[in-house]
Amino acid sequence: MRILLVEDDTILGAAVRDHIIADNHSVDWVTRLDAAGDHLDSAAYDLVLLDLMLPDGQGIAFLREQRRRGSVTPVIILTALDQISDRIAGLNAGADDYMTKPFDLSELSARLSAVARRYSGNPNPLITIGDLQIDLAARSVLCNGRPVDLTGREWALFEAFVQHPGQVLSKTQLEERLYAFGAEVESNAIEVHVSRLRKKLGHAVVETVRGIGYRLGDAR
Amino acid sequence: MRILLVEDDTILGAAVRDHIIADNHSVDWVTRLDAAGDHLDSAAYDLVLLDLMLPDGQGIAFLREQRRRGSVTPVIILTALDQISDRIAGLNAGADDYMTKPFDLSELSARLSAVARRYSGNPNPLITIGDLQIDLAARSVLCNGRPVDLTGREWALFEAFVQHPGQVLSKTQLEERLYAFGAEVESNAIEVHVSRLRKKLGHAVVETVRGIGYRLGDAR
DNA sequence: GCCGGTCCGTCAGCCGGCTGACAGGTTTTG
DNA sequence: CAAAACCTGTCAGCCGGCTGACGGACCGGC
Repeated sequence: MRILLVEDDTILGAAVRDHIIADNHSVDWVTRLDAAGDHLDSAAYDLVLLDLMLPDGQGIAFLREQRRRGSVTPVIILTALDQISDRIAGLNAGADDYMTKPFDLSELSARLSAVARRYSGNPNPLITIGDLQIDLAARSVLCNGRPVDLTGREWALFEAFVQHPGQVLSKTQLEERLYAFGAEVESNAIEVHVSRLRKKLGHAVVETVRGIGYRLGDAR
Repeated sequence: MRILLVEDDTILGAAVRDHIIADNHSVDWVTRLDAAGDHLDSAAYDLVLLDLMLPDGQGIAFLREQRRRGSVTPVIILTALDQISDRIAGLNAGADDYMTKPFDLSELSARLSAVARRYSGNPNPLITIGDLQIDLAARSVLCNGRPVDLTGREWALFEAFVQHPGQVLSKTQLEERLYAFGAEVESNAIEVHVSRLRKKLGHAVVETVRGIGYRLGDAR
């Protein structure tokens, strides 16, 4: 199992890292949230061990943002003994489990195994947005329970929005996503594809931000 | 003090209502969230006592929605003894305090007094949205800490958005808000006023929903 | 009473967005 | 292999939105 450890305390971090390796998992250890974000963007992890107090921000806010962006990687948060409200807040933000420092490393092993068992069968659950149920792995989408076929370009455009919920994506960014590097369309092809997505999935699937770009519609 | 009691248990509800009256407060008692919403829309309460399990929904979701809409009325949530996570969730959703059932009615009196004292000096605190700090009572707004003067019409338009955060308001709704009953402007006056608001408060203060209307910009 | 300033409704030109239709290329089917 | 179907880029007409400018009404100061 590939684990990302986000912990700024060097003594605890080294001990956890060594234990995880001794348990025959692979582990990357970072001490800041920005590095954690980079790692999660560029590699697939099976689990994240996430401290809550990091030098460059709050673990809970980071976790919430990851969940908001659609990440379903299991997360165990590491809390201090008396941070009960942090613990609840962490679970509410999308953590799958928590461990209270200081903890026995054998308990860590047990927890890692438990999370691996729980999630091994379902790494990419459905994403639900309004009337849409989206399966990014199967590249399928249901609208009000009915499957809707999207063409290759339509799917690529839709996937760009679903993977960046809340973000406004400019036409240029979308062009870079849909076309090969350097290819330049010289028309309003993006607008036309947005129109086609709307026709298939409902008008609210994509919101226009005039003069800036588009973003995924939300359920409000 | 005017109190809205939202409690579906008739025995507890009657006891609390009677006690509040004996304490020389006025109280309205409802048993469902939809009635609570109606009451909060049409009358000004100093406090809400809110149960969490109601027949037509979750008190916490209701509270969150009230806070999202800008309501700052103090709320005490009523939780069952073992619902610790509900308690934390309720506080996170914007509750000011909580009481655990069963509770002594004299403790209720003490809590009501405490909340009244805490809020009596500041019934309408600043609302912060992005770079804006808004005081609806003083009819003033700061943009990045600097006061911005709005004319009467501009303020009325802005207030409409601030009091309906998240909602799309159509031009017709905004016209009804700004002009006397039956008065009909025959131009794009609303658009022009939106443009003027943007000029004073920043372009993101109002989002356009093409063909439908406008809504308050949020900080994203 | 007059003048200057402010507010606000109106207008019009410009702009960005939307989408139907078309055509060329590709893929699928018979 | 040919025809049909599909995909996708392009185009253009239409539409809604934006905003600068203007002028009338109102208000405050002199």
